[in-house]
Amino acid sequence: MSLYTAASLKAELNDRGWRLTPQRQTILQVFQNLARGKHLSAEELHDLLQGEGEQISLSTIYRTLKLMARMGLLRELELAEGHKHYEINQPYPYHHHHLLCVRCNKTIEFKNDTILKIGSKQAKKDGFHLLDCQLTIHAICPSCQRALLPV
Amino acid sequence: MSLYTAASLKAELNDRGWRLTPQRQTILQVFQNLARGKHLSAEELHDLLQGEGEQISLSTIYRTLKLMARMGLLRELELAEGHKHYEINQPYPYHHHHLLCVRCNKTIEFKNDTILKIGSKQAKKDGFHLLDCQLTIHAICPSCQRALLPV
DNA sequence: TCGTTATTAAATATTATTCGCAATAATACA
DNA sequence: TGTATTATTGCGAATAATATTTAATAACGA
Repeated sequence: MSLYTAASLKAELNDRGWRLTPQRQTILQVFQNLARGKHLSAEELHDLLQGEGEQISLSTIYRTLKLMARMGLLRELELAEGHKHYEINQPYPYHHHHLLCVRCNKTIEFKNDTILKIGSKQAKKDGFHLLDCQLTIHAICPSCQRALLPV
Repeated sequence: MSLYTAASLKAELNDRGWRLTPQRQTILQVFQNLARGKHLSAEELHDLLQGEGEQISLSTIYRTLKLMARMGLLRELELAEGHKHYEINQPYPYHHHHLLCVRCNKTIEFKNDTILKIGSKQAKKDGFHLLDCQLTIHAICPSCQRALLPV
């Protein structure tokens, strides 16, 4: 279940001249232990860590999230107005996508193996190194449809 | 090519108790006349309009972009850090997706009819009313791969 | 073990986007 | 066709997410 051990994370960082810090290790661990379908914003991660007695500054959290997204360890999701959410980037059998209500932000996760295949093929065709591949469906959920257009 | 006339835009707005204003008409027209593969941020749209002698306030631009995205007329794209881009939301034969380099933001547009089918099916299954369906591939382009990891 | 330098915390800066408000102008309706 | 209603605009100010600067610290390579 846990894809990255401290050692393999360290290896991947050091390869690029970067360092393994306790902060980075802790943050990745939080995401690895997160229940399926859960994702966190920077602020939420910060609060969660504080609740566990871990004191990691918000700047470090922002830097780490960005770094890990660019390494392909985390996925950056756009599930709400105004801020990003992150989740662990799992490969094939766990890989999934999101159906999102643009009014109430209700989010439904779904799987479809074809999409990842299409994405990999397209990236390869253009010589890109794939990091993440996400289908986001913007839509209006049943209850917001009934709620007579308050936007 | 041009999906919405002034009349059909007015009808769609009035249906919901909203109004057709010159500003809204102008903004939709800009997007309808935009070359394929082009998309604009709020700021870019503002500049473009000023260049044409149109004076529409930035607040109105933000409000209009959001409104039209929620109506399904525009697509909200996340193609660069820090701000959103918008493009006209075209149906089937023009519908496309994006392959994005997370380092230099190079963007490649590609088509794949399967994706829209998958998205429509999933939305229908959950009773959602589909607005937009976009596959975004986050990756590293060939030249950034060669550029030895400056992030 | 030591020097180098990436990383951190904290405070501060930045900037995209939103909001409050008074003035204006689209619609609905008489 | 004129009038009342109220959605929309423009402006300026406010907000909030994220980035940056700096000095201190601590990983890493040798």
